Amino acid sequence: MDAENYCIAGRLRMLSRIMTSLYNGAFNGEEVTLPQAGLLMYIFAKPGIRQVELAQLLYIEKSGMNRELQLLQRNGWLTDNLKQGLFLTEEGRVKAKRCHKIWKALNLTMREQLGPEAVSGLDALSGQVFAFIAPAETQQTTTE
Amino acid sequence: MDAENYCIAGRLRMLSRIMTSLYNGAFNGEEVTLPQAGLLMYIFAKPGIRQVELAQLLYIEKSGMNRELQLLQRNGWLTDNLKQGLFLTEEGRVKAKRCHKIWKALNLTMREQLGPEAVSGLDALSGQVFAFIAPAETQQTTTE
DNA sequence: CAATAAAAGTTGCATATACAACTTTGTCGA
DNA sequence: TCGACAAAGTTGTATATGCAACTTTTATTG
Repeated sequence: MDAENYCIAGRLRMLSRIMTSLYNGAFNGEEVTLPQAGLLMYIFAKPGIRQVELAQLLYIEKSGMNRELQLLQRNGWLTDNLKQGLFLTEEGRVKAKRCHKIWKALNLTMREQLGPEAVSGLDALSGQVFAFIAPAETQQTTTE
Repeated sequence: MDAENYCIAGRLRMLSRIMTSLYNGAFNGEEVTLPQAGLLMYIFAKPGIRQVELAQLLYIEKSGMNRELQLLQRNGWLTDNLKQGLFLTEEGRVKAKRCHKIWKALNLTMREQLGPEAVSGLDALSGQVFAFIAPAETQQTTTE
């Protein structure tokens, strides 16, 4: 049947849209989006990290990463100089903590809702995709 | 370990970026992107389908769908009136067929590369996500 | 049929990305 | 130290989306 042959990329895009929408909803009160919250939490965990490293970790093109960071900066969450490593402002650290609280609860709930089979399915898929695009590199262990 | 608690939405976004990039590369020669090719193939299979139906099927907001369709129209692949159902031009049908050929081969290759475990993992995840967001509706069987 | 309400389609505005090209910074060897 | 090359960062331009608001169509119903 055709249902067995759905588009892998298309399906991932669809699931990405759906889940992004759910997570974004949870961050509404904080006036941040999921991608923004993710970056805040990441920089909180690794202050001083460089743009290029963050971009590689998340498989985002460096120019897109740069623009995301400029956005965080405009919101007052990142310090001035983006070239010398990324650092949160005090406001940014507060925001990151609040986001982490929301994220942690939601992500746990989501794992429970989806169930272990779906989650391990995502694990298996992730592993294979990472192995496919970077056969030699070490395993992916990012937070986002 | 923290690796066990990665963000579900973030991971899906990452995989979506990665796979989109791979598929887009395959469509380079046709001067279309994966999302565009997907719409062309879908309309090819269901001529006359309405914007709103396509949007619901793919979980894309209707305004975004409208703009994607206008883009296809500008490229000469869709007929004039988007309000009376969507129809490909002759050029559009040719393009859709060429895209389908490319897509079919790539998608099959990708399924083989990722392996049955990863693919059934994606199936399991998809099923749970669809069940979560639309508990009562029938099963998802889209092509994208 | 006319008035409205509901559904579909569009547009304004904003974010999230990608690719290419350009600029700045950093490194290394002569 | 200087110049060349590499790496990182930035900007131009375009697509893919989302939300809200507005317009046009379509349906309902008195």
